Amino acid sequence: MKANAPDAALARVSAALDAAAKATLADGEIPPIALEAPRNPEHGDFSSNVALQLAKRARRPPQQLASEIAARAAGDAALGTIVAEIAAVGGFINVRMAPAYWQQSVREILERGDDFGRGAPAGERVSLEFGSANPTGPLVVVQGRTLSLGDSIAKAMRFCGVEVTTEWIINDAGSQLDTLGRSLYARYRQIADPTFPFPEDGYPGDYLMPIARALRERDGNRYEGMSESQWLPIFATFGRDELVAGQQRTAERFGVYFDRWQSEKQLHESGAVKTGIEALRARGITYEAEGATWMRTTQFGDDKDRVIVRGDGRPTYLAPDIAYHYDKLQRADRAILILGPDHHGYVARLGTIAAAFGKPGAIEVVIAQQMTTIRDGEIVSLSKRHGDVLTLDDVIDEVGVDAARFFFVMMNADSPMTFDLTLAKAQTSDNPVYYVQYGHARIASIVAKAPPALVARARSGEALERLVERAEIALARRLAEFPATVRSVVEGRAPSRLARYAQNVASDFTQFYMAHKVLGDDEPTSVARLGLALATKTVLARALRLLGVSAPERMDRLEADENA
RNA sequence: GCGGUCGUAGCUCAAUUGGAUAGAGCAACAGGCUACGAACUUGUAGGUUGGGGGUUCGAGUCCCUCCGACCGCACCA
Repeated sequence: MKANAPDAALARVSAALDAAAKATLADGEIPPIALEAPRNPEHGDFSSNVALQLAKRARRPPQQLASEIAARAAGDAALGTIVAEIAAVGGFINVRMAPAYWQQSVREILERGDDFGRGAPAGERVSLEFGSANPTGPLVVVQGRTLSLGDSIAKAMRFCGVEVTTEWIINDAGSQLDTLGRSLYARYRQIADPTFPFPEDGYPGDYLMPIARALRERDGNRYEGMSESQWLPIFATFGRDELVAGQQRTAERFGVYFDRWQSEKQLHESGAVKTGIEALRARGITYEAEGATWMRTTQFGDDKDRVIVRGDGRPTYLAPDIAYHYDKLQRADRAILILGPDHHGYVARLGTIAAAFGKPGAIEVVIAQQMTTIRDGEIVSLSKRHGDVLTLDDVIDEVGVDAARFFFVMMNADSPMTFDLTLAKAQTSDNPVYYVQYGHARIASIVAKAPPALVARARSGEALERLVERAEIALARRLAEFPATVRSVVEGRAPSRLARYAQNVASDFTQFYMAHKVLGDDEPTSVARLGLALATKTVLARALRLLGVSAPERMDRLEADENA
């Protein structure tokens, strides 16, 4: 990674602590000095726990070690301008940076602008599959969650220099497509004859009606006399195409674009499934028994071997998965999948596929926990069986893309969440996303009000040495956390950290805004504060964009407030 | 029965991957608009991190064990 000025300064601090620790301990074996920002700001800007780690081996109390190391490091002349204080508290060594350090950090943001926090290309390729739904109906609320999580992770990864391919798998190879075809056919017949029976296991709900009408409009009533074997493939394919197109429209309306829409059926037809199975066979992890072809998944920890080709020659669902991931692992170093909670049993099998192809651990599964939707205090049934679906489009209509995406991403995948529709609908102003957007709009408003010449000087980083107030330093410090925050989002596959971070930035800006007037009487101070405001705007906009949320220049007043 | 994920304030969720006094937002209570946007803000109250044991300088985080919720355990997908 390219070193920048603040990083270099921090490296000097680490080096000083390292030297001090070596001087303090006779045998000189020192673990690498990790400086981390403590939760509690009273503990300084950065903190090291070396003394705690070394205490046992040195057979000395940690506090005593910490004091000694701190005293030595404090004497290091190289730190004079960047460090304000080094203190030893409870075994920790706390470092407080000088204002110049934070001023420099603001300067860096102004210089790099939109690229602040961006990582250099890391040469790592990742396949990220998420959102995938059966092509038998519209997207429902739950997919809103995986779409939000997956898309934000993908964006954050790209921002960090990872090469990401986002993928959507269309499960169109199984018997569910036949069910879809029969359901659609019934709807098609019902247009002419409302008493035509609907299949018992068909997909209820009226979403197939417009598709049936479209087909009738195109081809008329010519299927009415045909036998099922004749019309079924036509209806199944037509239904799938229409529904997948609709799913794609919804995803894109939600701000999510996939690089790849992979059909399972196509994997069969292209011969990829055969190739995948052959690749397994070549590695000796398949065998024939009871007329079927088995995969030796127990070799990699599964509790039983799995059939991949049935006795009658038809491949099981596992076959296209093998093929797909064989392909993925050739294109990417790592394949990540975000799946629903009903796919636990799947994790081990995917793991064995990776191991079978010689890349153990290369397939990673993130399970998004169950989501309960509540309306008016009652659980909304989301069963397609009952045709009682709450679609993602409904949600977008009700609460908007920004609010929905921010809401979904506030919670980590592994936490089961409750989605309260009534709350989302009735109290959208309480959604934290508006607080963050409001902060951004407020800065835009200030910038618009300032004379252009002043803005230009602020943008060039002039007079930043005027930033010394507590609220100013606190805000600058927060902004400096951004690169590390994005990295932790990627490493932890946890966009919630970015959502929370954006809230904290907005909050710190508000504190600053309340305490100090940006455009005041003293010109240099105004320039400096305007610079800080511009840097904040840059970071807020970037954070929001990574979350798939817009960063508006202005926001319309809420009706509720006007009535108050 | 076996296996997986989860359990944190009244509610919805965090917690820098093992760090210091577990934090936000809603809801509750008490204040604040003649400053660049009050969708704001200041403060109060709210906790045995499901229970118990263990590992160590240090545990919400790791291990064991109970309790509870959800989900898997097919030649279905």
